[in-house]
Amino acid sequence: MSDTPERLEVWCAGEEWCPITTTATLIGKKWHPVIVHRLLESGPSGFNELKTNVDGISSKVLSDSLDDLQEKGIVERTVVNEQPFRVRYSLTSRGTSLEPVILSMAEWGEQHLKAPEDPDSGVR
Amino acid sequence: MSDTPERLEVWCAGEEWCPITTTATLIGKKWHPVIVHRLLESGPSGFNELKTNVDGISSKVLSDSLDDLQEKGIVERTVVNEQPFRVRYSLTSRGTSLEPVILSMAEWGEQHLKAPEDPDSGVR
DNA sequence: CGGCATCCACATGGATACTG
DNA sequence: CAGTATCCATGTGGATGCCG
Repeated sequence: MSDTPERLEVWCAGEEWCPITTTATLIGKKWHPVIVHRLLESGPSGFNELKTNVDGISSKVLSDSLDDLQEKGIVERTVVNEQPFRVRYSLTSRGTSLEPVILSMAEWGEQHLKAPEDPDSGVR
Repeated sequence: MSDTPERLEVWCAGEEWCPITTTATLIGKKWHPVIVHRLLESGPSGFNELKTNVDGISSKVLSDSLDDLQEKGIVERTVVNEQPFRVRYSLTSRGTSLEPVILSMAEWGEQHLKAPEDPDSGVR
């Protein structure tokens, strides 16, 4: 319910409304899809947990990306008051709804870049 | 057959192989998904035809994007020798295989940004 | 643990003009 | 028709260091 922090603006290139460009604006960044994928897989995660799971990302870029994903209502940040305190990043329902998109991206990547020995795989 | 101009390098963020980042590198640019979508919809298209269908893109950016997509084996450029000459951009088989990804992006965009009156649509 | 501050390099995109 | 040539503004990502 308290999902989308603000209303989503309709991002689009030209004047006409374009669902693809909209989606691309949301997840068409280098790290966004991977981050969402990890959150789908592992569920709510801490910052450093995420940093470990997203191989190769720096603290700053992870931080920037999470900020962006929060602005867009994909990711939610929760502070757990314990000693020491913890932070949980999780997907909003909008974020969870991206699962089919992320999975199709994963599937495509697997089918077309795996199996280096397969002449038809795209990577030989 | 003569589809993939060169072998695909395995783009990935860290050291481990990651299908999502790979896919994101291919189509995770502002205009790439739309261009591929238009080629899926309209079939082989000329430059200005594409420029018209991709609302808001400039010549330079379309040109750059098409170059990039060709490098990655997604798009193919064919010169038709007529008077005057024409150029056809079309999808390679690898490009065509992206259809599920593009369609899931389109579907997500439609479901989550359309229907401003629907409280559950993401845009209220 | 969970970041932010800085600084910097390069990529991406846009406007305008011009060409074969 | 199908681009290319500039120039410029902004975006995106990376390295390093510091902080509560």
